[in-house]
Amino acid sequence: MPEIVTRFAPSPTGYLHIGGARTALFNWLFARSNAGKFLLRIEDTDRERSTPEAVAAILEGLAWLGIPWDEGPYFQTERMELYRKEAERLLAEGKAYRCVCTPEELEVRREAARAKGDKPHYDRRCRDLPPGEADGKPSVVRFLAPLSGTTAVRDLLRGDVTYKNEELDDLVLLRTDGLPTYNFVVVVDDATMGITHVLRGDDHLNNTPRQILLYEALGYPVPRIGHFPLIHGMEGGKLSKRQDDVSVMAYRDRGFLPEAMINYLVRLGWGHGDQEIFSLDELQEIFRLENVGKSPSRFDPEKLLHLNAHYIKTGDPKRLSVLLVPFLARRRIEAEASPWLAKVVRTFQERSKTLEEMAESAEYYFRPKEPDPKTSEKFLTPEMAPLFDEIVREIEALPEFDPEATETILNRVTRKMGAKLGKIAQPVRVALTGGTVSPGIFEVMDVLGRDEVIRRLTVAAGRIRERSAG
RNA sequence: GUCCCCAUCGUCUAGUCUGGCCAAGGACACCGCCCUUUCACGGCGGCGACCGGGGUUCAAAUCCCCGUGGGGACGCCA
Repeated sequence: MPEIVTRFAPSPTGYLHIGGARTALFNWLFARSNAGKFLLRIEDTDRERSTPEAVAAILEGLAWLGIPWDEGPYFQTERMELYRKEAERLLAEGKAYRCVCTPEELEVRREAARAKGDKPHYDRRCRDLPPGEADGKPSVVRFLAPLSGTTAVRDLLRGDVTYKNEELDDLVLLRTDGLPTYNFVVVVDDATMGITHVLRGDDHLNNTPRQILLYEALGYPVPRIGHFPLIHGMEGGKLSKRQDDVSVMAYRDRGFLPEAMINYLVRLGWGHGDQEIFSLDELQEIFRLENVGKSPSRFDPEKLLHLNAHYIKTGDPKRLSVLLVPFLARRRIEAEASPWLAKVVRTFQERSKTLEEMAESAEYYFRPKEPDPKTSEKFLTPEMAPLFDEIVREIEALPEFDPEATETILNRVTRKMGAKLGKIAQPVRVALTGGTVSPGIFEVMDVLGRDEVIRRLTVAAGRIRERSAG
């Protein structure tokens, strides 16, 4: 069986977005699950819009997601000679012709056709130009497409889709400046790079019959082709930059884990029974093209968030602590990964949905936080001062400062008051964290350490006295 | 407008190919209860869908047709 080769071929005109990332993922998974190869090609024939920054952003995005490519990246701008030769071959064989219509003229004719309710096609008027007529004039090279008959796309996901050739266009192969266009280079590249399976978004389905015609004209075998349903925004319709958050890297910057993004993406249009959680390793085993659906799906950030919470909850604290550092730095907290920071992480794994959120919640571990007046008034009441004193004394006397020991102390104090633990735990929480929400109070003490707990409790007791005196 | 694709809970989906196991299963979100030192986590329960109409069949979410709805493509962009 010949080896399977797939590819991801983004155009570097912006960041890696959700849709592109999923196309890359599916291509990679399909290759991997079939012991094939996955290659990366940068479609940068549009010199106006392609930027090196965008190339870097795409590579970075794939790297972050953990999708490696086996070959490339290839750049189309480095293969111009090949495209020019192929175009000339078609010209020489009479399968292409020169067209001297200007973009402005075409635009006018398109509008006229649209106004009449026709499909705005090129009218092929330069097909019959006398030989030599185009010499010396600015011209493009157009494909001489058949006017009759049909072309069938044998789509891997959708079955056969048949187009009337008269619906198709004489598409431009080479622009006036000699640079090739997408539909042409994609065919030349996929053919010459030995791509066996072209898997891309549904928005390309209508291009496919033209490309098949090109394969045939060029004498290349037509690869297997399949089109994935598109990913829509929450409002339906194409993902939009304004309405939806579509940049993959923006999610990293907001504290999302790549495994959450992968897991979310793979479930958009693909399913495996009732299973919801998938690792990259597992996906490489079980991914099947047959399980990819046909209908478009909506991008739902809520579910992504849920998945992220899951991976934070189950993630390795040591690794998470490394990832947390930049988020702390952004809040002007200089921390470095350490067993202690891993301990901090552990106290938040079940409560944070993102690393960003975790960094925010963790602030009081690094610098004491003042409770707001209302909270202070409610929980740091005068009768708490002596209680805090007592707790401090007991903590000081502790041979071993650990959660069990501090729990014993608080329970004892509570019992003496004849109250419930909450009665004293909340004020202690406010004294320690400046707020009423935190991980378990004994965990918090454990992270803070004996000295800091004593310090904060003493400060709080002092404040209470100051206030009731003044 | 023309061509093309698609159609199961609000959302992601299982089931559709190979009709009966489906008075349609799971997940997110939402609501309630339980657990509980707060917040979460977790557990239990609830709400909630086969777009409509014809046909085929003993039997249709599943097959066929027609509507309707949604989406995509119609560039010297990719």
